[in-house]
Amino acid sequence: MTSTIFKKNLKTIDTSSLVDRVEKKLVETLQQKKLKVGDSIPKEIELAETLGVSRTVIREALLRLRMMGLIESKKKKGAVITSPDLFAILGKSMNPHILDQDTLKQIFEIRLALEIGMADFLFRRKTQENIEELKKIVSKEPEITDTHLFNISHEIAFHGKLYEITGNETMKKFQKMLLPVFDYVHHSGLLGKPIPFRKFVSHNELVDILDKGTPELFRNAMRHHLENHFARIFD
Amino acid sequence: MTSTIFKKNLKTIDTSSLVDRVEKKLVETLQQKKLKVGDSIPKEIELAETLGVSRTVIREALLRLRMMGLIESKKKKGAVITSPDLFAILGKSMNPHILDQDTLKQIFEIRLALEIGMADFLFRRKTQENIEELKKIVSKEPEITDTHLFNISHEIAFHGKLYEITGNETMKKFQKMLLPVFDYVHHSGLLGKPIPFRKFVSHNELVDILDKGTPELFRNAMRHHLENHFARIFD
DNA sequence: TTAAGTATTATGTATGACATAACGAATGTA
DNA sequence: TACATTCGTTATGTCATACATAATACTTAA
Repeated sequence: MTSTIFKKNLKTIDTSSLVDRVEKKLVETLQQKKLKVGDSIPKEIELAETLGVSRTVIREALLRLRMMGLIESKKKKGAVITSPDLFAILGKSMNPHILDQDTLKQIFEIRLALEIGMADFLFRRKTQENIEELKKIVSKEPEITDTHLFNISHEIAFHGKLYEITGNETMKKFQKMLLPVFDYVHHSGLLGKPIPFRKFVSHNELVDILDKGTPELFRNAMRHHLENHFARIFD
Repeated sequence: MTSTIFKKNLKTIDTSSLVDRVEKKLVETLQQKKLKVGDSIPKEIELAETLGVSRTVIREALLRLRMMGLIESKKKKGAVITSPDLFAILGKSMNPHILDQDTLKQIFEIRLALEIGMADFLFRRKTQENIEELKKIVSKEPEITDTHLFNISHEIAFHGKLYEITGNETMKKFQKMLLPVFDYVHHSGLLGKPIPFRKFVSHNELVDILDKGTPELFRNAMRHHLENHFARIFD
């Protein structure tokens, strides 16, 4: 009984490093002061003096904020607040070569889920202009005579445009970040089965449905359009 | 003409900092040597000597790797390779208070898209055991008499379980990370309209469909289940 | 008035020192 | 012998100081 309480007390000791604490303090302070983008923060030396730690520690903490996209440091000018670009940060770690295979596969799957699930946003935010652009992209679609190399850049153009139409910048950035991973997984031998080339729902049909159909129809159509990928995932 | 070439050449000058280069070098080396998780990397001083830079630079570079989740440093033991946890990094930046409103809304939307799009994975990987657990969660569902406080923890339990069933760890982590943002957006005045409380498709019905239905049916059901949220987004 | 050059300043890099925690070897005790 | 304690070694964590570099502000010369 006493032992349990004791252990609980032990757990409360601060095992975090100095840099950890400084980082936390800085973030808290920044959001407390409601600093706007572009505002500059004190110089490293001043921070060091204020917080009573060495410049080294301050620098490491600032480096973390910088990696989080919270600030940007310029020589002479000091550091300024920036709006954190979530996926720019994530992008740095999104290197296919340093991720393990499971994670890579799972990222592959996430993209599929997103493109099926985005239907409502597409329908809500589409414009006639968007539709026209999509049609233009489709019209440039290369022949699929060369079965062993389905045109990746065309795929990107089409699906990228869809993300754009959602009007969701974050989603668009997410897609941009997923691209290299997707490409890697698609072409590496990571997914056991070979790439099938049956044509299910075409880009053309997708645009038609987006133009005149409903979100329900579009989701199902997209699901079938992506059948090649699903088939590879589900052995 | 010459001017263009000149500019292009100018662009190629290496504006990256020393730390940038060291970081890149380290990552490349790590993936070249095909190091497994748990393998340890040379000591800071050795790295410094090998690369001909100061320990300061090495430390900053290592700090970045650590933030990417590529390595973990222990005193005495040195640094060891770890499998990068993508969303642990992102999680640190996923603080509702430091993200701008547009981004927050967009993250809210991404969650909706994901849950609708995940249907196929649910159906492919569900087990009878999963279904039972879902039913158990639903059975504990609180009454909705209190219209002004729909039970958030129950929501999390149910939807979290769904993510779990997808068998996609990355997606699950993603959800976990989105939770605070979702909660924040939901309760803050960020979305103009008030929270509606019409009951559309219930959790109970969702489980039923997952048990006996099809992915198509589930997607539509989920779409209706989330109608309250969609209604708030689409003014 | 404009352009070139100079001074200033805050971050970037280097170096050396000490603190601290983890591990293992050596020592002491039952 | 087996176990617990002590202590030294080692690699990261923190500190302090100095200098390099690049961007800005200021000054000077044409």
